[in-house]
This record gives sequence, C-alpha cells and structure tokens, in this order.
Amino acid sequence: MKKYTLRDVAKAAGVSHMTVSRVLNNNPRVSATTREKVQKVITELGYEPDARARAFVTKKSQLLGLVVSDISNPFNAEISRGIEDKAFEMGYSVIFCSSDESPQRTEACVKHMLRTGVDGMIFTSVRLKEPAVEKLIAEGFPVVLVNRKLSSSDYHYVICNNFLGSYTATKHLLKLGYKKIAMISGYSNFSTGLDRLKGYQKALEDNSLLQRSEYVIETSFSAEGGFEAAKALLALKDRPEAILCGNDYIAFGVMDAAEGSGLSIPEDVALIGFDDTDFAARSRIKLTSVSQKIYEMGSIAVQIIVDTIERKNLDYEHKVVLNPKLIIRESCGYHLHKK
Amino acid sequence: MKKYTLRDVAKAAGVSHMTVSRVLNNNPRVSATTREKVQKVITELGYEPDARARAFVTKKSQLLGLVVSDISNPFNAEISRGIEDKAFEMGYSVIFCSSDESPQRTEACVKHMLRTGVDGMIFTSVRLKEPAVEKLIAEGFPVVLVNRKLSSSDYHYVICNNFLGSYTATKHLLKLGYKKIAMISGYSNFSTGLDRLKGYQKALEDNSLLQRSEYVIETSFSAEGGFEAAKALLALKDRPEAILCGNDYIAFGVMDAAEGSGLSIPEDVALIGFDDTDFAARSRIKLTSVSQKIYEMGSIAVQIIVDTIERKNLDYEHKVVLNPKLIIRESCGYHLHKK
DNA sequence: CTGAAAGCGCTTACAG
DNA sequence: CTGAAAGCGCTTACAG
Repeated sequence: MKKYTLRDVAKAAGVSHMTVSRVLNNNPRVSATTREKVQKVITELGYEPDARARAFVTKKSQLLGLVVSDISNPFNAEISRGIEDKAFEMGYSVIFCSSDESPQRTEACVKHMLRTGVDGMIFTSVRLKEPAVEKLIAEGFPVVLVNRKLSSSDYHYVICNNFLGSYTATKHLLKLGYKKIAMISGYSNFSTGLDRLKGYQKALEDNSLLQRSEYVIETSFSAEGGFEAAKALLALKDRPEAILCGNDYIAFGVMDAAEGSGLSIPEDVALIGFDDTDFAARSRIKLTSVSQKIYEMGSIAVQIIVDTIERKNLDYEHKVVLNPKLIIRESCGYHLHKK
Repeated sequence: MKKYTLRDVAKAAGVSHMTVSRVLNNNPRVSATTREKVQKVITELGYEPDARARAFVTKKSQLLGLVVSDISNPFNAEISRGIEDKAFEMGYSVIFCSSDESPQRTEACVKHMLRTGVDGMIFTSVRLKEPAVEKLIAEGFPVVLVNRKLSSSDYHYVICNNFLGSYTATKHLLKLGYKKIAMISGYSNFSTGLDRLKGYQKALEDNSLLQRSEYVIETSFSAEGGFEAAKALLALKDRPEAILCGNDYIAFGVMDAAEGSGLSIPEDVALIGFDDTDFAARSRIKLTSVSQKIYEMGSIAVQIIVDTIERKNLDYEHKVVLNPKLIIRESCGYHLHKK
C-alpha cells in the first residue's frame, strides 16, 4: 500500500495542496463543489494524512500521558478505561506508564512521556510531595491529578471526598453499636491514605471516643499489607470489634487473617472496605464498602486536561471532588451483630 | 521554559547543527573533544530533542498500539503491564484502546492507532475471524497477537497452550474419580474458548467417556456468564459432579450460583478455573486453576513486534506457545472428595 | 474561495 | 571528523 501525500491528492483532484488541507481540516473557506471533488479523490485513493507530519507542524500530538502506580492494579485499570473512552471521544490517544509509587520511576515516566511528545499528563497516584510532578506544574505543563492530590494546591484535580467516605463508614459502625473500632489505613504520604485516616479520627472525636494508637496501623494498599496488620490487631489482648480498611484489598487481607485466626466476620470482627471493587459483592465476600466513581474520575480528568491543553492561559483551576457512597453488605450487617 | 533547538545548541557550542545531531544519536563519527563540548552545552541548556520532529523525519514514532478487549479487565491489565515494562526498556511508548470484543470497535481502534501514527500493533483479544486485523497483516503492517490467535496462521503470535491446559485439568478431575464432568466454556469464536473446549473433549475421549451435550455451555468469559450457566447445570436432573470453567471469572460466577442453590464446593460440585488470577488463592475462594504466564506473554509480544518493526522484510514468523500449569487448591481437592 | 511561499526541527546523503 | 544542502508532509500567514 503506497502512502499518498497531500500533493498526490491535489494533483489528482486538480487543485492546490492547500485546498486539500482545508478540506481535511473542515475549513469553511472551500466551495461545496471543490470540497466534494477533493473528498472523492481522498476516498478513492484511501488517503490518510500523516499523523507525524501533522503533529510536528502543529506542535500537538493529540497524545495524553497517563502515569499510574501500576496498570495491572484493577483500580487503576478502571480509571484508565474512563480516561481512554473520553480521550477517544475527544480525538486523543493515551499512553501509559507505571510508576510503582516510586519517585525515581515517576520521574522516569515523566521524562519518557516528554520524550514521546505528549500534550499533557494525568497522574493517578502521586504522593503528597512529588517533585517530578510539581516541577512539571511549575513549568506550566498541562497536568491533572486524579484520585490522589499533592499537598500544595495550585493545580487541577479530580478526587473522591475520602474524608467523608471514611467518616461516614465510621459513623455507620458507631451507629451499629461498635465502640472498639480500629483502622488499617493506607500510607498517609498519599492524600487518599491521609484523608481516610482523618475521617475515621474525626468520627471518633465527634462521638467523644478516645483514639487508641494501637488501633491504627498504616500499611500499603494491598491484601498483603492488610493481612499482616490484621494479624497484629487480632492478636491484641483487647481485640477491636470492627476494622475500617483503607481499601478493599486491605479488607481482603483481613479476611484471610481472620480465617487464619479462626475468627468470623462479622460475628467476631466487623469489616468495612473502601472502593467497592467488583469482588466486594461476591457471595463469599459480601464486604461493606465505600463506593467511589472511579470510571467517572478518569473521564472528568480528560475533559479537564483537554480544556487546559486547548485553551491557552487558563485563568482558573479545576477542582472536582466527588462524593462517595457507603454500600452496606453483611461484613458489618447489624442483624448479624446481635450475637 | 524556552524550547531550544538543535541550532541553538550548535551556535552555543560553536559547531554545526549536524554535529549536535550526531552527538545526540551516538554517531561515532565525532571526535571525543567535540562530543564533550557539545554534551556540556546540551546539559547546560537542558536541551531536549523535539520528539515530533524526529518522528516525522524518521517515519518512526517509537509508539506501539495495544488493542485489548477491555483495559479494566485484570487479565488485560496484567498483559499490559508486561507490555509496558518491556516497551519502556526498549525505548517505546504504548497507547491502548479497548475493543469490547466488537468488530466495529476493533476497526475504530485500528483506525485511531493508525491516525496516531503507531509503528506496530499488539492485539490481545481477537476473534478467530477479525477482518480489521487480517487486513492490517495483509498490508504488511507489523502486528503481533497475544493470548488469542486468528484461525488463519500467517502472522506472529504468543499464546498459552490452552488445549493442554484444559486437557490437563480434565485429566486431573478424572484421576480424582469424577465421571460427570461439565464444562462452562468461553465462546468458541475465540481461540481461547475453542482450544480449551477441545482439550476438555479430548480428555473425555481419551478416557472413553461419552460427551453429553447438556454438560457443555458456552458463555462469555465473565462471572455473570458463569452464574447463569451454572444455574442451568446445577438444576439438571443428573447434575454434574465437577465443572471445568473457561476462566476464573466464570468459576467465581459458579461459586455464587452454587451458594444460591445451597450446594457446597467441592463436596457437591468440584470446580476448576483457568488463569489463576490473584483471587483464586484467597482463603474464601481456594480455586484450583490453570496458571498461565500472562505478564510474560506481554513482554514477549513486545520483543517480537520491535524485532518486526526494526528489521525490514522479516522472512520468518514468531510463534510462541507457552505451557500452562495446574495449580491445585481445595475447590477440587481429592481429600475433600471422599465424602 | 484559492494558491504560492515559507518554515516547523530534525535526519539522510553527499562533499570535503 | 565536520558541514552545507535538501527535504520529510504538513500548516500558518499572506496575497490575490
């Protein structure tokens, strides 16, 4: 298949290559008859404009960079789908890179994306301080943060109200009568970890319950982290009656640990997760969890970044905070709590 | 941050822009002193070559297209990670697109990628006939298939020996003494669905067991599909004693259906999945499953496609078939089978 | 509404 | 080992 150029089409249509360019870009300054004639030749030849030439001359690649902690993590995979669909709709492609939450790899991802020539970048998993990303923002490069935000505040983001999510979850446990409530939290050098921890603490405070330091464990947002933390909590002399988890994976790890200790959920320990992943609803899991709009966060992030890319000198900031929703299942059902 | 060009660097270093270009491309035809001088200026100015200009003139974008059925499906997400890591290592970026297994969307993805200017494409989820992909291959565009292959055979692929996987799984059930073995299979217009079904059938045949048509149900590779199919199987007068599933998700659906029917696994029905996803090992699941090297498949696919892109007129085909491995857990443990 | 000119920032191919 | 020339396939800006 021979590659045709603008000039090939122009010659075949008997017009200048500029006219063909105008037809291609839907420029109205072309007569209907000319347009039709040119369009016909384009179709006949199966001409496709050279994306690389176009990107070069316009300084726009229609490419978005997506930096996630790990694309194989289902949470990121779902955000990615939201991002992809909206990007596709808006005529953009998205390239992705996994940072593994390491500053070095994050920086390498950024370099890699810059080298590839993306028009803007979306980050799902920044730490509260992320030099590589802060530098990018300072330079005025289009950036949108999703899911997690930086501790500084001058940039665009779309996140879940994580504070409210765990505040509501803790309130729910309190209403069911639980008093000894522990939290296995994600690391608080991430805004998600920190805000969820704060929501839990505030709920206890509002109910005049004192916080016990041995009831709070920070770990990674993973089943392994949850498993280890739960082993410690469940071995305490004064075992907690309920555990709020930084995400569902932590909760799944707690389930494994409980089974290992011969404890039942919710009879011996009530459990709440965060994210409401697909598995939470499975018959063997039935995990109460805080649901957030993952796909939508990705979708909104694309709208923001495209807006930032296409309008120059944006003089306002996009800050979107979505509300989470508690989905109640049997892992802390009150009917089961009446032992 | 001002963008510098090759000529800016050349002027500052007192050489021609060609010399700078040579330094950038590690062309040996530059004296050590000149190289050093130029390198110094590059670092000082923080010069970064323009990716878009380079892509334009070399006709290579260092971009790989990845078409998956759905990036938010953990199986695809893991392949993607394998692809990403290897691509990064080889200096390529990857853009992804979800086809939802629809021919129309697959075609749209291909168009989109072509428009973006990728150097080659990887597909994880083709149907046995996939016109958009077959056309691409026929035109000589670099293509590698992963996980699923086309029914025609002249192209590069890296897949799991799906036939062997389900053959081994079925043999295992037979050895445990099960005779009434059903299969809930993925649709057989995919090579994965078809080959796994064939492995099951061959194992029965080799053991002189006749195949009962009511024991084979084709459905989508999903928990919902597994759930519906299992409801039908478990309601049969002559209920199967064991069910082999096209993948783990189908098996998870079967678990939900069994619970709904008051049946226990493996006491009432033994169960085997395929893929050995993370969840299979959870304490509440313990699903025997056929493990395949998902991450590796992605990694190998990138090596093949880069080889195809960088060497012209490749005169041989890459066909990689990886062997799966049965991971035995309690969902069909023989010690539990002795009722 | 249409076209001739110039140029984006690199690399390839050719001289020296 | 180094450089002047030409060009990749488009779009922007200016004439007409």
